[in-house]
Amino acid sequence: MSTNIVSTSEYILEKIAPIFNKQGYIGTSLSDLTKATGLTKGAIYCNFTNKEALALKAFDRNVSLAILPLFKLIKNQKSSLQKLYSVTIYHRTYYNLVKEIGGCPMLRVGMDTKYINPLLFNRAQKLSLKFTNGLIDIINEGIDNNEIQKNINAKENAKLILSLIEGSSLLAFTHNDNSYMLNAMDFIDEAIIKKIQV
Amino acid sequence: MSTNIVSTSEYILEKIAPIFNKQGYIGTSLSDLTKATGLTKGAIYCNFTNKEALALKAFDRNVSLAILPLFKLIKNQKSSLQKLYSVTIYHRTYYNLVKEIGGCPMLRVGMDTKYINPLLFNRAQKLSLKFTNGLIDIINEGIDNNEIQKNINAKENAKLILSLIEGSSLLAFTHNDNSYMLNAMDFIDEAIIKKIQV
DNA sequence: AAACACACATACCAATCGGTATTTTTTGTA
DNA sequence: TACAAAAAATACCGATTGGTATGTGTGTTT
Repeated sequence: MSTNIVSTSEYILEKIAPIFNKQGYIGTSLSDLTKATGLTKGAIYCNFTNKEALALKAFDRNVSLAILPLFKLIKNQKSSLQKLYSVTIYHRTYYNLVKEIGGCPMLRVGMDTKYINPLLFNRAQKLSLKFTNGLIDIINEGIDNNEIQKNINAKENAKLILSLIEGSSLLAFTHNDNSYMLNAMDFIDEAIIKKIQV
Repeated sequence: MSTNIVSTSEYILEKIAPIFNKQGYIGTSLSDLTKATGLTKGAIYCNFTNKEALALKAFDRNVSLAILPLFKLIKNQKSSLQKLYSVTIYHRTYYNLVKEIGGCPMLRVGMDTKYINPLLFNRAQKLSLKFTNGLIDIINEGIDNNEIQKNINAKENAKLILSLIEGSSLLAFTHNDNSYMLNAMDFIDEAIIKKIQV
């Protein structure tokens, strides 16, 4: 009925990725997973080595849904300013995009695993860094292309944009209210992107 | 040697509050707590009814350390602008303040408990709302006192300030780098407080 | 059609979970 | 110093945890 199941592994991930994202690593038990998939532990451990491997793949899947489309969208933009604006455009629909999986996976794993699972936490760290560095590159390119003012600090502005995205995402899901994100995206447009352009 | 122990309950909370804040509700086990306190389960359950009650009190304690001092600091300020600036001043030392407990308790519980513990999540929600409403009141007072421009939307700006605080706090603890917060506080000063004043 | 390999189910494992009942120790008081 | 009451330690409970070893059925190969 729904998506054509390529493999059992894919089917399992499809069912359990949202659970890991909602309940966290320790908060998700094997019995949660067997219940959600309708499969037994035997089937799950036949396709994945252990719970950690499962959680890592689930994280990848959630990131593929929530964040990778943005990276692709950015690549399709020509100018640096268009790339920056595509970030805020993307995040105006972000709340609805990740609502089904319970919120932003980077935020979830970054908070959830720091003192609990180094491997997962490292993934979140790397993703966060990739995001920041991507923004830094865009701004620096903009400076080179004479789209953005020469005195602008790329790193500072990149950090601010990501802080606003993650902070408003947290509050949106704390209060089930997308306006936090819409609000923040308008502000990024007005107080950051517009201010740093030439 | 350290603080004079008022009661066993206080002693227990002192030891376990940071653990709950680092590892989350489900991620913290009774054995973690007996290990940290040097007490047995009998002693702990003699002072608290169950794990949930313990986690609630631990949250209160963490909030008392991390956030209540700000509310008091704000009350001591006379003008609305001084109150707003005291928010950014406070958060420039926030990273070091909450480092020992592993980060912002509002952020932790807001992320950790939504799909796991309604009582704890409700506490985080209420605190977040109290924070936002406090900021809204300050801005509206500022408008009435002719310190802040009349056309300013208090709610929008309050949400932005909180988003920047929480988002930069997340990133600071994701990368063990306080500059995210310092950066964000400078930005709140320049791009929000300075812009909305008359 | 016999043999095999694979996918999944069943059954089981020690360890740990949160919680409780009971016993022991400590403390305050007469 | 005797005694009662509170506090903490011990010992135990059923349930669940992540994980594994063993069955079992099914489709493929020769």
